Amino acid sequence: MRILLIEDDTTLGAAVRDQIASDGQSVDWVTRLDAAADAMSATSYDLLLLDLMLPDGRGIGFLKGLRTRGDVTPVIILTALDQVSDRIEGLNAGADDYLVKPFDLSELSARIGSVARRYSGNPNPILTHGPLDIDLAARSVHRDGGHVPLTAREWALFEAFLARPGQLLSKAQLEEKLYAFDAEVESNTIEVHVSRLRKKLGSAIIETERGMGYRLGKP
Amino acid sequence: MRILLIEDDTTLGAAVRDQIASDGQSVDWVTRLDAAADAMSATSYDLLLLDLMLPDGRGIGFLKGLRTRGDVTPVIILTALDQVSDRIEGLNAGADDYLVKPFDLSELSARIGSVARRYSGNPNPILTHGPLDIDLAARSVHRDGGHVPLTAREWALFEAFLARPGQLLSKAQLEEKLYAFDAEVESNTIEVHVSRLRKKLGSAIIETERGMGYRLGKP
DNA sequence: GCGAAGCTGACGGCAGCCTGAAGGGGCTCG
DNA sequence: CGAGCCCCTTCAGGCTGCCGTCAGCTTCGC
Repeated sequence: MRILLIEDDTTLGAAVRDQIASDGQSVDWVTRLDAAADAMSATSYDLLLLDLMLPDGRGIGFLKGLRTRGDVTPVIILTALDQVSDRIEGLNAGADDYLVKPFDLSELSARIGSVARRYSGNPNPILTHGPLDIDLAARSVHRDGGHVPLTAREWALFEAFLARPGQLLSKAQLEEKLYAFDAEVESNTIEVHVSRLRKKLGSAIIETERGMGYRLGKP
Repeated sequence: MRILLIEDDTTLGAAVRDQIASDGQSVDWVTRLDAAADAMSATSYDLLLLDLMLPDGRGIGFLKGLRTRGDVTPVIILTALDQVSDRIEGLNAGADDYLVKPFDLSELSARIGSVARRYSGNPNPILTHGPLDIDLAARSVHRDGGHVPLTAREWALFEAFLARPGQLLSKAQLEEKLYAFDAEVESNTIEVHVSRLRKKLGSAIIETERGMGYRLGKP
């Protein structure tokens, strides 16, 4: 999950960033609204953490602008204790939740988890290669709409080819990739796995360079 | 919108009741948990305002009981306890929001409006997955109309799969989700919990990819 | 046409997975 | 404060199916 933190207090910002990172999420941190707008046009975020008092304007206006433009990205507001009216305004402007400073970092995690659960589900990037649709994060391959199950070795081999599309890979290189130094194979293992991959994914997927090695075929 | 106020402080209770009524909502007010249970069996409410310290028990247990039984009615907690741990416990028990006494009555109105909007936009955010109906906010699962109780670990595991449907998750990834880095498990805990989830939810719910991990099966 | 290199079906061993059972720790209730 | 209960972890035995190996066949280069 990608999170954008918009907070000008460097101490708090660093603490929040570290907490989120330790939860395994990806964080970008900006200190100004114009930087936030730039970041959002460059990247799609799953959640915004928005401070209301920033050097170049009030966060409320920023949030209202987002909602007016139809942006539905979840927003959690971070505000100081005495700004009761801001909190009300924030909720009415379209915030999903808010946290009152000073807040406990574990509570932040709980709120992020809650929002994330509510909005779970944005798809992973899909590679296409000829008739194949490949989702690297999900480790899944689809061919003509059907799911093609790959075993661990098969996936490792396929991944090696995908990492260097079109490049020639010798059997020795592939063995290193699959067996990480220590193990010695004394047989035609690579040939066998290439054969199994071709059967599952299509015979054109991997080309043989006789005496040299293999390479990923053109789509 | 029908609101049930559960609050034993008569001064505060009356103030809250009047505020809500002046917002045009319908309120019932009880001062004990057993009275709340009676009222809820007689009437269907759209929102509960729940004090945590009551003459006949702690509101947290009451809330947990509700969620365990599959009740998804939105709950806002009202309490004098401003301990962070209590607030986290409340949110984890299934509360939708939190107000720490003393609070501003206009803020109460804003929160009620927020919860109402959240639930009117999508009245009951229920995921369906094959024969399963899943309410993420209430942490409840129904199968063939019956409630399936999940333990904490089971839910955490299930949630990890739901967050990335169809994606392969390694045991290491799942352990990180369940144990947040600090604790180390030296055994087949994940396997055991997967086994229990399958027994409760159906064996097809989670697929094994030997040597790689698990993924949520197709509905 | 010949040798070398690659392909692929078959198969046994074993790593990896499943699951029932037991023990311990935390929580609730009397 | 003890009893009872539930949940989590650990362990062990059994099972599944992936992987490495081999053999026989095909393809390629010369």
